[in-house]
Amino acid sequence: MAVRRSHNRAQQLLDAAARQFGEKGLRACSVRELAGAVRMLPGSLYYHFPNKEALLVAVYAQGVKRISDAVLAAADRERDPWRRLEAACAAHLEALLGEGDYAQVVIRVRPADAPRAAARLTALRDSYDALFAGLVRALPLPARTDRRALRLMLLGALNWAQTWYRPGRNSPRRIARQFVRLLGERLRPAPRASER
Amino acid sequence: MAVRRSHNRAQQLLDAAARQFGEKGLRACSVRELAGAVRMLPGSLYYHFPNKEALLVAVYAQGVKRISDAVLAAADRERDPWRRLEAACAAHLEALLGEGDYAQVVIRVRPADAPRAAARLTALRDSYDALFAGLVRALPLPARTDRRALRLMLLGALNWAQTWYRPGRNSPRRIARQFVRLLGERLRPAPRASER
DNA sequence: GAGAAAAACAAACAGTTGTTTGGCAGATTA
DNA sequence: TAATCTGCCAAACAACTGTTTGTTTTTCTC
Repeated sequence: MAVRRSHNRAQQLLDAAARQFGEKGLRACSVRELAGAVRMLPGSLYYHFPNKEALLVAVYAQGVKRISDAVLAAADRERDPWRRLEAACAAHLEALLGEGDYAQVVIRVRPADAPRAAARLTALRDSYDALFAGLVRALPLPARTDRRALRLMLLGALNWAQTWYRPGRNSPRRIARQFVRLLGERLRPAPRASER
Repeated sequence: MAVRRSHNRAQQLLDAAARQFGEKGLRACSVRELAGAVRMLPGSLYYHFPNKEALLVAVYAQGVKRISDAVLAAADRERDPWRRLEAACAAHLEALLGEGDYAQVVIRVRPADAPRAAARLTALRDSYDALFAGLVRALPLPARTDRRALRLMLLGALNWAQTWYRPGRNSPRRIARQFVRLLGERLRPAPRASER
């Protein structure tokens, strides 16, 4: 539908920006590097985006969308709440620890790094958090359990993996499994025979 | 003992750098801002440190020392392994979520942000990690438990708190307690009467 | 109080930063 | 084919970056 006139390199620019922002952070990426990665001159970037922060916001928004879609799709392949959560975590980690994924930017770049866009970035993050809050809400837990703490703990542990993870050893899938198990060992009710 | 010539502004410089690096990260702090915070001209900084990265390394090293000392001291006030871990986590969080603490820099600044000093920073981080590894090693756990995963999960969850924590609501102490409990619910053996 | 050493200033360096401007080739439309 | 619009180039902008230099001020030692 959309009028795809000639060749528009905005998408390539977004991809390159996602990769670089995700790897090095906002401030470590110069406009020259961002544009140069798609063989464009720095000034040309401003035809597609009004400024550097706007480019970040675009990447960020796509990042939230992509990881949300992946997580939702993964969760919806399961029925048991605990397995839904585990599947979601695995999808989260896979997006986070892969290469050149938009989702990395959402975790890596802090809203405060882009002052003029901070509010929008925070809103985007929150919308993603809400998704996990839903998954946690569905867990059958002892009444006293603080679900907010559980969510913050799990998500924090996952996000921090960006810091120490090196590909090869443990797969994102396995890490997600381990983490959820560590949390759910007691809290999780004994699995029913029908689900084994 | 040490020859305290005049008033030592190197220390003030370190303090200011710790605060700024911790709040904004390495790249967001210019040498002018760092020096200006102690009413010094940018060039004067180079009398005390050969370059910006060396200043970071100095802050980083002090950060690791301070948080290590705090964590060790806290842990040594307890005897039960689980309570030692919880106390350590509380101390870790208090250093991390306070204001103007050197420890924040250690968590906030990634070694890769300072390429020429990356190796030294990583080594410093690792030495701190080893401390927690020791605490986890002392836990009485089911044989199959992956202690490395447990450590990475707990430490990641704690470190990520820097992202979402806002003072006032929950105290660092309470957060640490919640997180350790979430982990230990099943794994922790029933507390003996003598420790109640 | 003289001499030496320590600490800071003042001014510049070359390079990089994000951004703006005017123009130009090629595709699209009439 | 003429007119228009899209996408990008080329070149510059002022502001800022980390760092170096020579000189001056402050402090300590004798």
